[in-house]
Amino acid sequence: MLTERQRMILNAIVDDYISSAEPVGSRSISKRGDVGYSPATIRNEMADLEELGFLEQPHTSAGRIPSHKGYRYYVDHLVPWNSAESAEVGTIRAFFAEKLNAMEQVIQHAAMILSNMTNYTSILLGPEVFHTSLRHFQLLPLDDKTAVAIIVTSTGQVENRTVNIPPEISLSEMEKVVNLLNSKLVNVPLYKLKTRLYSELGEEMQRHISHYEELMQVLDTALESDHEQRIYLSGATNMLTQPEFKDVDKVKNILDLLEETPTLLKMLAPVSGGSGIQVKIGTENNHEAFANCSLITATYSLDGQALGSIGILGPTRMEYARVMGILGILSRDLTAMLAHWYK
Amino acid sequence: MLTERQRMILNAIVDDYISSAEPVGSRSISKRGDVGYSPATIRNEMADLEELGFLEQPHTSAGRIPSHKGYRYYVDHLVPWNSAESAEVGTIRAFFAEKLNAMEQVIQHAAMILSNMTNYTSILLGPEVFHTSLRHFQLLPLDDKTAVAIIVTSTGQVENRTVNIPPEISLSEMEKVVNLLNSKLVNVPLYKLKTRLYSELGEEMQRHISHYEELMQVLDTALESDHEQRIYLSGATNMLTQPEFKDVDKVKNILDLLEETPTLLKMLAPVSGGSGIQVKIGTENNHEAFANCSLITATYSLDGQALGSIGILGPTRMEYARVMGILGILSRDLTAMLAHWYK
DNA sequence: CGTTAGCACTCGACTCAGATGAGTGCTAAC
DNA sequence: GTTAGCACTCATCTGAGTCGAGTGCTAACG
Repeated sequence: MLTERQRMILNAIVDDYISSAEPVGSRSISKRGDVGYSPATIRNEMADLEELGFLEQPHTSAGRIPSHKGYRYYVDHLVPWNSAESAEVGTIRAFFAEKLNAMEQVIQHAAMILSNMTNYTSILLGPEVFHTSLRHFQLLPLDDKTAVAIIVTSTGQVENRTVNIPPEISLSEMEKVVNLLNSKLVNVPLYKLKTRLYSELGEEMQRHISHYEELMQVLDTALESDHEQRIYLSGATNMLTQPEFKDVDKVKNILDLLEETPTLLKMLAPVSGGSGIQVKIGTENNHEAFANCSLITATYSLDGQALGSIGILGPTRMEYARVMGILGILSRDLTAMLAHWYK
Repeated sequence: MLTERQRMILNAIVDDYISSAEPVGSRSISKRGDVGYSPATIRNEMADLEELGFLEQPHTSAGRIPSHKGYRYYVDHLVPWNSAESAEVGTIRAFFAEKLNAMEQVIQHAAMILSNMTNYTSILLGPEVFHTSLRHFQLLPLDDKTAVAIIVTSTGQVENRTVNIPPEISLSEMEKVVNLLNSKLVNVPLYKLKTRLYSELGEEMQRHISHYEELMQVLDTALESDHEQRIYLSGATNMLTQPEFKDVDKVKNILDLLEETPTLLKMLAPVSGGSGIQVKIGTENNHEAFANCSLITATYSLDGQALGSIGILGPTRMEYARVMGILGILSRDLTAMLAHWYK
């Protein structure tokens, strides 16, 4: 356990380092108004903190910088809560005041606002359609071979995909099936669609419909979960403005990773147990490229079900307090908006 | 006009510089097997070429590098045609052999292949729905206030947007109008939809339908051209591997511009008069950030109508021949595929 | 006993001079 | 017209020297 003074010093060092990006020395800490000790005393404490693993020294004659463990302690115990500036709250409120009526627009816009406001990179995970349910299904023939399957979800999102129609299936038959589907499967969660298709409609369809096999295959691909979650990135180049990434090679790996959607999906996957805001520091991200980055994420939800997440990626030397504050507000407001929208 | 020998030397310098990224000296040109002159002779010619504006010298004691004018001449007169490697042709053919059945997938995939193959950044402009026509229109009510308008185009693309329905319009009325729309406006080009809506249906609707004004407004927003062209980027980080962009500040401007969709849209806007492959060198791009970049574009089309374009962005020191070859093949094949698809 | 002043020491960052060498322009000879 | 030779330029590299921020340790102080 750290003493009160050690906590105070650690806090001061992290704060200083976050704003200056330079190793901080005992003297500069001592000179702060709120610290009543001489450099020598600070030095002793710093040596102890280093031994405990909270600080590191780039080289002997430099100041100290926080280690991952130091950041972790800072985030867990020292972050000043409730620190979103009123100006920022205003921007977010203004954002929600605009009436945007497509989910995708909202998310995209939010990503931009976040990256502009924080000067870090924002990574948003679009709403997971997985847990939404079917509102309407439709099959529009394009020509004699293909058709467009359209799925409208309960949240108003529209998914579509092209399917091939075997020649032996007639149009009228197709229509019958679609009607049946709409009458029986509306309000069924998307992820249960396929099983319900077989369990509830299988028998009835087999009776009324010829070419059962071929038809089922068509529906199978039509209902295939194309419902991937989408990643919305904004401000990726903000990474380049960080002094720790002035070396092109380092930043290359990071930006490359940002183009790899599957990896990002995994990283942002909403943790249902999470109490709200999650912070992954450096190696906690389990990815070499992000070893010097921190990822702060929050989720937004509908009916208590986490739908997607919003994240900010920055250097480990990140303004944790500010970003956590902003993310907290945005995720809460986003959730509120969704609740109101689909009341 | 350049002499044959000057053209040969210019060609050699551009080739050398493209592959080495270092200023090329008279000695190294002279040593090439196919050049039968001593360094001194080459030097004289180089001095002439510099005076003519085709070459520049970073400083007195360095070799020469091609100027923008030099690249322009190279592209216009010296590029060895037909230079796509068979291996590359193979990759492209393999790509078209896979059956992808959604336009978006094709474009996205093509972008990735292009950037991987060239190690530059690929920028693809999705098909312009502007010139396609209406295949089907539908309005699906979500709740008592809103509905989703779905437009399926002749190329099988599905556009959707949420609209607000005024309370005074009844469901049955809405349905009538949608049916009318489908019977009268199918096969009308999207960009004519709105005018045709008024000219052909206005009268009839005014007769049959109450709340004409409100209804027209709904249809107006529903048919609003949300049909923006989409930009598909891939390999943006390849820029970072180019030695001329090892400085973070320079590359920052470029990457920032790549996030600005409207500017990219303008740059890639298909030039209908273009004979095929367009090359914009350096300042020809009319954008400061791209002053040291070249953008090579080609278009793909349907029924002779340019639908979208594919572009490769790299440093001015770019493998013009190879990239032009690849783009040529890809655009041709893409056009052929579209023709076959919507025959 | 905790705190502080003093001091020797470390080590990266900066500066400056000299050496290196790739490449040029010019002149004169072939 | 072409080429050999040579003086000249100038970016880059190298190593020595200096600077200064910061440390650890020891001894003195309240």
